[in-house]
Order: sequence, then C-alpha cells, then structure tokens
Amino acid sequence: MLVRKLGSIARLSDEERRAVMRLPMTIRPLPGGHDVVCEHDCPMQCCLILDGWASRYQLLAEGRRQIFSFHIPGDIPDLQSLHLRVMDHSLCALTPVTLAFIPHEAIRDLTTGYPGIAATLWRDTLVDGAIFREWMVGMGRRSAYQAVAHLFCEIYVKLEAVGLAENHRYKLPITQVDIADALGLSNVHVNRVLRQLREENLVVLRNGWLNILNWPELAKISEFDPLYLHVDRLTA
Amino acid sequence: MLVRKLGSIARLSDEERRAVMRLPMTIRPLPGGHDVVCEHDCPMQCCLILDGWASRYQLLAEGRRQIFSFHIPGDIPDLQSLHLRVMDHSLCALTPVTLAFIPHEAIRDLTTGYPGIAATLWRDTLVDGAIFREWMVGMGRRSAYQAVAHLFCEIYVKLEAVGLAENHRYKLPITQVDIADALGLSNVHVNRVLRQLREENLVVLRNGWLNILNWPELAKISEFDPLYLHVDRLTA
DNA sequence: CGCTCTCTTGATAGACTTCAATGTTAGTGG
DNA sequence: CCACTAACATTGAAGTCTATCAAGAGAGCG
Repeated sequence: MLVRKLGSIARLSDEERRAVMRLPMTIRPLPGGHDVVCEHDCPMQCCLILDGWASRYQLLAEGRRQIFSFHIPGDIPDLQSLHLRVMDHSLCALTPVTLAFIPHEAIRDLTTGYPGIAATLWRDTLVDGAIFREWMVGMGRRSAYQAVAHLFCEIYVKLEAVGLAENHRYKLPITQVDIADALGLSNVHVNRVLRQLREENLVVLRNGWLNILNWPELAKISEFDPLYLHVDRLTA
Repeated sequence: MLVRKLGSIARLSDEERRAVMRLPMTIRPLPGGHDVVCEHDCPMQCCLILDGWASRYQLLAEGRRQIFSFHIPGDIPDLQSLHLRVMDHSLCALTPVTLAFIPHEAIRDLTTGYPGIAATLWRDTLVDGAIFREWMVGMGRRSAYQAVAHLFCEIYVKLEAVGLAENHRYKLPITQVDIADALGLSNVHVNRVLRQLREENLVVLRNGWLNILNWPELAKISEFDPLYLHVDRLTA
C-alpha cells in the first residue's frame, strides 16, 4: 500500500521500493470513533491508513470542533509527528480503520538513507498544506453552498486518484455534523445546503453514498480547480 | 540569516553550517506591492526574506481575495515550489522587501547531501501547515473579534522569536483590508473589531504600529495557545 | 421495543456584509 | 507652506447569510 501510494506521487527506484518494503510495521484495527493520537501526545510512530477513514481535528471551548482534514486509505495523517514532537491536534478514526504503525526511527533511517523518499514524503506534507489553504478559501471567501460543493469535488478527486471512486459516485462515511465542523458551519445549515444541492439535481447524499449528478455544474459553482491537489505529477 | 533561521529551528553541525553558507544566492530588492511569484508559475528558485514583509494569497472571482499567510524576515515563503512544480497561489511583497533567491538545484543538492538540513526545512513546512490549521480554526470556529485578537498574538510570538519585537509592541505594516482578507472578513467589520479592541484597552493599532496593552487578556479571549507555532524545539 | 444517533424542518436571532459617505493621513508639487 | 491627491480608516443604515433553539422523524442496534 505504501509503495503504491508513494509510487503514485513519484517514481521509485527498485532499491527504494525494496527499502520501503523492509519498513517494520505493526498492523492494528481500530473501531470507528476512537482517537489514534491526541493533542499534546508525543507519538513515537506514524500510521498509514490501510482501510477506512480518519480525520484530524481540534476541540475548543463550549463543544466547538474544527475538523482539519479527512483521510483515506494510503494517507499518512500524522506524518507531522516525525518532526514536530508534540501533537497540536488530534487524529481519530471516522469509521473502523486498519492502520499500519511505523516507528519514527525506521522512517528517519529511511529518509536519511534515501533522500528521494524523504523528498516524496516531504512533498506529501506540502500537498497537505495546499489542501489546508484551499479549505481556508472555502471558509473565508466562499458561501456555505459553494464550500460544501467544493468539498465533495475535492474528495471525489482524491478518491479517484487512488482508485476508490469512479462514475462521480463514492461512499462518504461521515455525518452532516462532520461536514459542518470541517467547513465551519452549523449542522442545521449543512442540512439545508444539502437539500438545495439535491433539489437542484447536483448532488445527492443518502445512506452514506454520495452521488454527483452534474459534475461540470458542481465544479463550476464551487469554483473547483484541482490544481492544488497536485495529482498531476506523473502525467505532467 | 538563513543559518540563523535554521539554527533557531534545530542545531546545525559546523559542517552543515558551512554547507548552508556555500549556497549560491542572488540578493534582490523588490518594491512593496509587487508579486514575487504568481499562481501557475513554475519557479526554479526559492526566496529567503532578508527584510520586509510578504504574503501568500489567491485571487478569486469578483475581486475576492484570500490571504494565506504573512511572512517576515527569515522565512522562505515559497519553499513549496521545491517539490510542487506549479504554484497554486501567489506570493507578493507587502512592504519593500529584500529577497535572497536560491536556485532549487542548490537546495536539492544540499538536502540530498545533508539529510539533517532536509529534515529541518521539512519541519518548517510542517509548522507552516500547523499555522494554516490554526487559521482554519479562526475562520471556522472563532468570532471575528477572537480571530483578530488571535492573529495579533500569533504575529507577536513569531516576531519575538526572531528578535523583531519586544514589549508586546511591533510594527505591523499591513492594512485593514489585508487583515480582512486573511481572516475571511470584510474590511468594515475588521475596522469595527479594531475599535472594540481599542475601547477595551486590549490592543491599539495606529500608524502601522501595534501595541498590545493587555497581553494576558488578549491571549485569553482569543484562546491563544502558542503550541502550534512549535517554537519550543531548543528550549524543550 | 425502546434507546440513541442522525437527519430534517420551522421560527427567531445575531453576526457580519454591503453600500455609501465622510474623515484622516501621507505624499506631491506648486 | 499650502493645495491637491490617493490610499486608508471610520461610521451609519440596511440587508443577508448563517447560527441557535426547538421539536419531530427516521434509522440502526442491543
């Protein structure tokens, strides 16, 4: 899985591929809703998502919550702990997940020995940052309607890039509250936006499945430009 | 300058220090308001800010703008171009700036030869991302009042960390429009929030100088916790 | 079957925006 | 030294988007 992920970002030499394969991993399932790491933790390992969804978030006073990102299989959502000792946010499983834990030390040895792999992982954190910026645009300068549409576009492109979605349709195992906390909205308003999107025959979200009925229009109204996802590396 | 910056993040060995000193640089001044790199550019160099302020931003339809970050001397605001070919946002000088341009190739050679330096720069992009996340919290889950206060706290800590501010007072060479575009607000509302902060004897912004009159209270109302800036490395 | 979680909808309220006008400051040139 | 300009800051009034509160409807689960 990791080889596949890294290979999708940059070409790996055979030697690099073997080195990645040698990484020690502890595979462990975790039930949905459970935290993987919490704010203020100082983890000694990173995790690779083999199956399921996760999200990074932070809790604030009065029950407020901000979700920073959604993660899908192939992601390493806590790669930052490799170089930042203390977690400044938490990571939780949105669904039951299967995680492969890799000790920091092993990753550090790998990146020291193979600068190309270091660059590839580094690039991953840069894309991570690019997605944060795009979410900032959504919260700061887009309407709730556009923001929700944009999120659905983004998730589709990410899922499709790793072969987990096609035909503008995908499993979206998150609640409306999650969407609200990701976009800085209230759950009530998310519900209304979803209804509007449904009534306009753009998107239908039902029973955990998202169906994009009119992709061109959805991308247009949300001003979606996938450039920031930088999935173009190999095709460019 | 670069040595100082990197040294403030992690200890450099003498050899690493010498390698950094050998980096080829082209120093060039730029007038305020000018773009350094634009969205869709494919730069072949990064720039280190020697003097002045810069900001990263994106323009949207109907004159909307989202500012992603403010940068001060010592920052390398376009480090992402090292690994992401196409710029997904722009970088402009907020004030007249002095920039040191370093070719990508030189940085790549450096990071390949010195994994410790690679890790240090990588860490820098991780902190960059952490700041984005905190801004997301501000736009998504904090009131305008809190968000403005939080921004002032953040900038102070960043400036103080590089010795450019003390006594809870600093030069803030940005307009209210800039603040609005950074926080996803209107300039009118920023003005009102500033008035409120002034009337409550918390912060005064006048003639480009920011004066924090009551730091503890300001940090408290904005829920400011500097953990996410990760300036603790050497002291921890 | 009852419990809990999530979704849905209406009514009301508040935060923030937009529009528009005026005041202020700094810089420029006569 | 003063008029003139341009950019930035300030204020009021009106409007809109989104939040909050509240209540009911489904859906999944032991």
